[in-house]
Amino acid sequence: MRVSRLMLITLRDVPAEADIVSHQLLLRGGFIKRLTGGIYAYMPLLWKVLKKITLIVEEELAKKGCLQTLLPQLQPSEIWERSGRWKSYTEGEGIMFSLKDRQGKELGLGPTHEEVITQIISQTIHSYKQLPINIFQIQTKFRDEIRPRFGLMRSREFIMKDAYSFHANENDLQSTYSEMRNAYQNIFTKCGLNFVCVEADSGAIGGAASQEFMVTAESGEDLILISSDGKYGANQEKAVSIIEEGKLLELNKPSIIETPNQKTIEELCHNNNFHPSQIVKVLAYLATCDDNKKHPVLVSIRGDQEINDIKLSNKISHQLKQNILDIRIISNEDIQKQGITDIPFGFIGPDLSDNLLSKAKVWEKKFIRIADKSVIELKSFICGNNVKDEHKVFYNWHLLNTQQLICDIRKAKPGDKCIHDNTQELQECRGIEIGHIFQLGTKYSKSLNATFTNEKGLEDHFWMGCYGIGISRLAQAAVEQNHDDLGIIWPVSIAPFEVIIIIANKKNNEQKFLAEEIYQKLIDNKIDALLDDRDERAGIKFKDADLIGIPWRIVAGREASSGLVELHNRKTKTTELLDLNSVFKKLSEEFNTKKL
RNA sequence: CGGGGCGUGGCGCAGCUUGGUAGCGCGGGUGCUUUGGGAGCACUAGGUCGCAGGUUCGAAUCCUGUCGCCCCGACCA
Repeated sequence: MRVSRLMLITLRDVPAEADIVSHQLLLRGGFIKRLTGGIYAYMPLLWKVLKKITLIVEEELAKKGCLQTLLPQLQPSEIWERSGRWKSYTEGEGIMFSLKDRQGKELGLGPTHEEVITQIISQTIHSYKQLPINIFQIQTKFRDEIRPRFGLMRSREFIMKDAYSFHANENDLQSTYSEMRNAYQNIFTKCGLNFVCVEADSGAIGGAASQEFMVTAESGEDLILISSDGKYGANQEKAVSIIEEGKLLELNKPSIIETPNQKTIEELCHNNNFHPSQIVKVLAYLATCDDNKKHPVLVSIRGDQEINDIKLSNKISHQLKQNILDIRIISNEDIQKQGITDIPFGFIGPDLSDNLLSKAKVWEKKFIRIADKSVIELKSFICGNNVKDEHKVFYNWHLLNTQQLICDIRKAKPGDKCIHDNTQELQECRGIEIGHIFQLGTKYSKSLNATFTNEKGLEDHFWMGCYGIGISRLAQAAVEQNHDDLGIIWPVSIAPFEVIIIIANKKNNEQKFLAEEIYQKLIDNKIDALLDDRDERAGIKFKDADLIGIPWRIVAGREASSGLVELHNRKTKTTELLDLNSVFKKLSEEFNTKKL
């Protein structure tokens, strides 16, 4: 390709719409153009990048025996109603664009394809002998994001690779799951990215095991915790750790003390010489379910620890067998609206009476009581006395006499010891989620009643997995991770072009002929080369080449008359003055091609 | 949706407080000079000042409404 025909329009100024560097560089380099909020055109340069990523993905998935397909984007509401997701995906905070056709029939614009693929497979596959199936597609997905941002990072229309696997049993699912994890590692490595694979919360999609692939970058939206030896990594939403030792409270005669206006852990400790780890902190939450019921929840955790709302929400959801739409701390305003007046915030104990809820207008009238593991082990502790300005001291669980759901709802923090090895500490970093793999289990096959005949001749539900890669997001994540002051530094494997040849001065025929010769030879040998043949000053060409991030640059310039050109590496910024044979030799080594 | 900010040639911005009919830099075009890190000079084209009402002799500027965009939060590949 010649730059004169490339439609290369670069911007000198940073467009005001972008504030992270990858977004700015993609706009400045003419890779993307915004049509409206969260909707971008992929310009020719970026399309080449996306195709290269796509090819790597297709190649690696083919190695694992995956089939490629293309599924409809317009999906009938019926299948979403059957899986129970239509309402939650289209109403309120829903992310699915939906519409009605002229017959009044409701359709959704696919944000994901579990329903479609499950229906198709269940209509097609009837016997365990035809399993497993692992099928994927690469195409545009639509999500009505509440707040699109950061260019391609969170857009409303984006390119995604989504794969779905179907199995006769859980073991087979697990083995495909780990094959896919391996494929993902190969894909992201080939794309030249620094990434980590971390344990993840499976969120709205549901299911058992789930892992995310994160490109590490300061601007990442996710907080991840990684052990120093690299053996453990998790999204903070999911992370577990060994709790630091607390300061034991001696066993003593239980009593009640006056704690006037000491509502916070800090005030309580300061005034009475306690340590936060000796206190059982109790927080009141309100959980709103799919069926619109609102459950008050009392959560107990050690005073020096924090609650992980995701873990909490999952636990409540599991307990009630309901999706939790929202969970938040109960405010004074909330209880007033319910007509409840006597919850002594700041002095609540785990044994706060359900009677307080008797006047509630719409809330359920019984607390769900959840206690983190951190407080259950305490033999003697301090907690609120459920009366304003009073706390219990030297109490224990036996004395409180309450039933608690015991589980891990504690937020893991950087510096915590790791569960796999207590000499390792968790470290914090930020990441951009570019891939996510799930073991869905039988969630969708059951709700959509997708079955096959098993070895015993009985109807059985498929075991399913699903595996996503954000293709367009990956491209931008690569920029976020690979750039400098001058512009993008594409990893060679996904660069829009591998080599750019610059004619320093187009009016100089020696330079021009030499550059043309090199260009011809490179493209003849299947090296993706770009020739900057514009009638521009050399400086402009250098700036543009740096900005759009082509990994190798050849300049036919001053030394052209001696048959010498410069070979420059964008990443290392090293430049060598070489004759043509040496250039071809070096590049053929770099690109692993024998032909040159 | 809640909180904050912004809409003025393709891009970045000034003008608005104190109304008088739009300006700067970059970019585009033409010519000459220049030619290894976003050149210089000259000429030139290009704007419903987001949109709709209102106030006024007169509105980019004041008022009301509305639409859009960006940032912080809930959502996620």
